[in-house]
Amino acid sequence: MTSDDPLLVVVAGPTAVGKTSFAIDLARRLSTEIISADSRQFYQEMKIGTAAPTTVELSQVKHHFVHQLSIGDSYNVSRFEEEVLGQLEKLFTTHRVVVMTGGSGLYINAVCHGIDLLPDPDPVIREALKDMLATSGIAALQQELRNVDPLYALQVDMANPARLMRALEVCRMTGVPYSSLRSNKPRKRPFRTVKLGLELPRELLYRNINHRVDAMMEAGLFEEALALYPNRHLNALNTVGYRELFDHFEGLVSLEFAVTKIKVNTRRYAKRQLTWFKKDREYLWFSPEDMSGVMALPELMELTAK
RNA sequence: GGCGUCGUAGCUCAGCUGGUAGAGCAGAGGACUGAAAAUCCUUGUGUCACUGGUUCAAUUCCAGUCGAUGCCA
Repeated sequence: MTSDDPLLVVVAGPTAVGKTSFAIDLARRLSTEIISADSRQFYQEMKIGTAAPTTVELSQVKHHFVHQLSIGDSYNVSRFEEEVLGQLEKLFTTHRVVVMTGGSGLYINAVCHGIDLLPDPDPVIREALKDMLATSGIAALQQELRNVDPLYALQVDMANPARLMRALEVCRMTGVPYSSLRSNKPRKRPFRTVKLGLELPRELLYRNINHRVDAMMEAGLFEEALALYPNRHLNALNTVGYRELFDHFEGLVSLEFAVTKIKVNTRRYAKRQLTWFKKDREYLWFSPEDMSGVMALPELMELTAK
């Protein structure tokens, strides 16, 4: 990698830390565009509850991968990786730097380092495994995994049905152990990467989250969720901010309780994001206020100097 | 003012007839390869309101003080 190679600046961090406005500010300073790496802002029907960039924000900087899907579309990390790499190739013909921002750590990793080539889920097999879990319990999944992929059985969290089902699904589809297809080797990318993590004191972050949820309700989250309620079983809608309201529509909980629950679950989501990003030692951490600190990074100084 | 009830973890509360305390929620930490805003794992010491008394021993019994609350006036 040389400084002639184009640069991807990743702006990550927990939800409600201020990634959107920071990334827009940064992209404008660098005269470039934004790739969104947010697995829920992909869906055009989910605007308020995902805190997607507003129309004003979208008009300030060209965004990619925002609202490009409909909730019924099936999508996954692998497709995201492929499509973003394609988009970056185009953008790098006219830009020396591109900003990617979002809170979906797995998706960011897929773009930066790649993921192994594994089969997409087969709906029939996945259904069969769900049935198996429902009727025979997790022990049955664990047993099958020990038989077909003893190596992975030792590595995986055996208490996590989602992990077990995915592994078994791949084993059944390919006929070989899931673990034999996992290399976890980083791919070479034709660009350099700088990873920025935005961070706020926990207390402040949680205050932001609570306020933002209230703001979402004022902005019409209730109505947005109600309109999507008939589609509540879609994966896209298995999302904080929507499923709590669905519980309310079902008559299970009061509206007040649902809103409180959204706040709690959003805080937990933020915590999980922090755990994910903190583990990756490549991240450089900044306050969302500290744009000058970010602009002083050598990789960015060099871009703006010319 | 009188009578009663209550005062235990950030919150809601359990603690039978005395042996220094435990649940849910919140919170904290972690995992993570096509569901990832998903999915899963781990994690509960606090002057038991305060001050005295009884007792080998008091969160638990007794008295008083303070606070909360209900009914009566």
